[in-house]
Amino acid sequence: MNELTPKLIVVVGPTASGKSSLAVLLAKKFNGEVVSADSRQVYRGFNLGSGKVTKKEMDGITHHMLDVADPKRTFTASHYARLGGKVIKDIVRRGKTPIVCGGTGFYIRALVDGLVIPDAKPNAKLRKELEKKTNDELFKILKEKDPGRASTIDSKNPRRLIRALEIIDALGRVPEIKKNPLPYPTLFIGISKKQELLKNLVIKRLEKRIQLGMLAEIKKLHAGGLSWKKLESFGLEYRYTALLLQNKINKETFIHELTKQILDYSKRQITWFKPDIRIHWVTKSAEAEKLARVFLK
RNA sequence: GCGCAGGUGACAGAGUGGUCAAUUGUAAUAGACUGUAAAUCUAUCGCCUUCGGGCUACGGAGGUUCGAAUCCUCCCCUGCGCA
Repeated sequence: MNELTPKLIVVVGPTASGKSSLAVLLAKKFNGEVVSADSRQVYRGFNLGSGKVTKKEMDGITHHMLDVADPKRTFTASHYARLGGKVIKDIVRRGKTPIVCGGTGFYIRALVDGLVIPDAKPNAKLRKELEKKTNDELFKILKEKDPGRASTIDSKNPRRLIRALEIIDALGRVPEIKKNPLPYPTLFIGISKKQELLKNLVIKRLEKRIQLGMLAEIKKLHAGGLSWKKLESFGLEYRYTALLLQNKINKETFIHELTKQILDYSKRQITWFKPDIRIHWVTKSAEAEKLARVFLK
């Protein structure tokens, strides 16, 4: 459809807002393929728990970046960007429109904006060592080794401090932020939902997934070798289901807490996307379709 | 009706004469984000403010004191025990 000038569409929005079905709709209308941008749906076996689209919902549209990783291994934004970049090139080469769709803002930034993530691999040994230190100690070391990074970092976030020191350990200092964005005109569409409505959607969707066997799915993951601790670290559905299956919480707490946490997560997603002025916020799929039509012309 | 225990900010729950608009947790609201990002972390959270401070507050009313959420008196309410 657009062989001469490849273009890219990005669909974002909070969880349960209907991103997946919008992406499928746009893909059908405009000869596209969907590239998921979700930090949990990349894992094999993470289906109901991650809200992954089903084969049926895909409705014949090719989806990428699902089931590309083993949950037993660490998968990161860096891996995502590398794989996703290749996928998009390939879609474009075949004359189709890539539609990036997902709720993980950091992954989208890494992929679409080409955030250059410092080439320093996670160093488990160093991390373990540094985890013993207090924030103040970590910050002090960072200040000595790289005052530049120290001036911009969140001095109270141990995870960030440790990563910065890890980068310094490998590269000498933390490089300035660089971006190599994908070289295509890009349309950003955001799905906007009123908070009350989103809450209802989240509740209904959770109910449905439990009915469809979400608990059994996660039980199976554990039986397949994923520790409870590891499952808990994936957050939300995985964390709370793991707690439930271990009898650490009861069913009532499970539903109540999980619903609340999912809604909190959706707020964080909105916080992430809100400042991005490139995003066109829509409330109906027809608006999105119209935007896409004009954009692709 | 008598005895005992207690009434604190949205809730739970500290505080027992000054450093208390009041520890802490939860909830709420906003925000950050350089290889864990569904993660991790931050701020605000009585009212007003020219950000110096001002005002109203710990069931109610009085009182003691330079000073009270904290002590005293009476009243109201709640829980437990005995009638």
